[in-house]
Amino acid sequence: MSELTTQSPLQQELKQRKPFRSVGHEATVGLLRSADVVRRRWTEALEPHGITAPQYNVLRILRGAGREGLCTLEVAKRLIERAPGITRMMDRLEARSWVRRERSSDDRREVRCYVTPQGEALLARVDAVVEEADAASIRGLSTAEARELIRLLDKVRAGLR
Amino acid sequence: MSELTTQSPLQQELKQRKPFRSVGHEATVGLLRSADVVRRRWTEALEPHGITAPQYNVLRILRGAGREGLCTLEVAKRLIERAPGITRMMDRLEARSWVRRERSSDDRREVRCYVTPQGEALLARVDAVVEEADAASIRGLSTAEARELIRLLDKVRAGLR
DNA sequence: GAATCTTACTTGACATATCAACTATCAACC
DNA sequence: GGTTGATAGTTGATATGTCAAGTAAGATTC
Repeated sequence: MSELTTQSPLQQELKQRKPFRSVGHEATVGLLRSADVVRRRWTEALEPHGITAPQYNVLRILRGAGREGLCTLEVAKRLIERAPGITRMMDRLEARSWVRRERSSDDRREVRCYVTPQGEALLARVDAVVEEADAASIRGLSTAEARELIRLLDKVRAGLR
Repeated sequence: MSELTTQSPLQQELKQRKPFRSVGHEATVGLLRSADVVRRRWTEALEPHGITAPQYNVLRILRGAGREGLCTLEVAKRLIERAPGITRMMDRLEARSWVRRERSSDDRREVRCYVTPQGEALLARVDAVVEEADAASIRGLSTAEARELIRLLDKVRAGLR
């Protein structure tokens, strides 16, 4: 069987008869599908704890910010998210008592957000399952390959900025 | 500056003070962020044509299926999507006359879906802009690096099956 | 110091994804 | 040939993400 007629693994997954039209296209589709699979892992790991993956990300960002908290849009930026979504997500996190918000006194346009002790307790409970999900995500790769993947992904983002 | 104290590019993007807790975690976060950036490219490219990225994916899958069409759940599988979402997406695609559906006569549980000529005309118009977006997504990489990325992403998915 | 610009949200509308529960149909069994 | 189980799809509720448009407050300009 010549290499020219061998289907790529991704082509088989998609049951495509035709080869990918370009390397860029195959890389893009592979990236989107791999991210979906990894996201799903996270979702499954978090689901029993009653928190979604984006919510977990927000809490972790706020924990990282510590005592000073962060204003809403700063959280959105670190999530690659637009502003409208973050406001409503904070509403839900606040309703669940994982986050506390208050209008900043320095600049009254800003709303500063903080993790509550309950939020921190939740994070402490779920950190381990997320770490397991992360380990599972790269279990097909050697450590060297995982580092190479990280490097290539960095280059993709650098090229798009 | 010693290598031990250098922040990774991703750490800088996220303005994280602490290093990633594991290679798996950095790879996972990098994957999710890169996919977001790439998805955004696609969205921007398609937006002027009045079609969303998931809708474009459905149309391409149906075009690939040709004259025989595909039943609804088969499309969902190739999208990594759950069934409930696909029904409503098909509703919208049909409302826009890009897709035609009919109850299968072989198995009356199935609904077969086909691209319409209008759908094909739309695809013909947008294929080029998607190809540009794909090329942009990997412009930070050499061809060899892009192929390596494809290989590593395949291994990630293989490890999670 | 009033008008204008910019920033930081906030709200409304819609597309997409998820799960759970329901309907319709086919297939297998006795 | 009627029950039983599996499959295909739909519907409803909720979470998230998108854009567009609005509000409120700080910054700049004249």
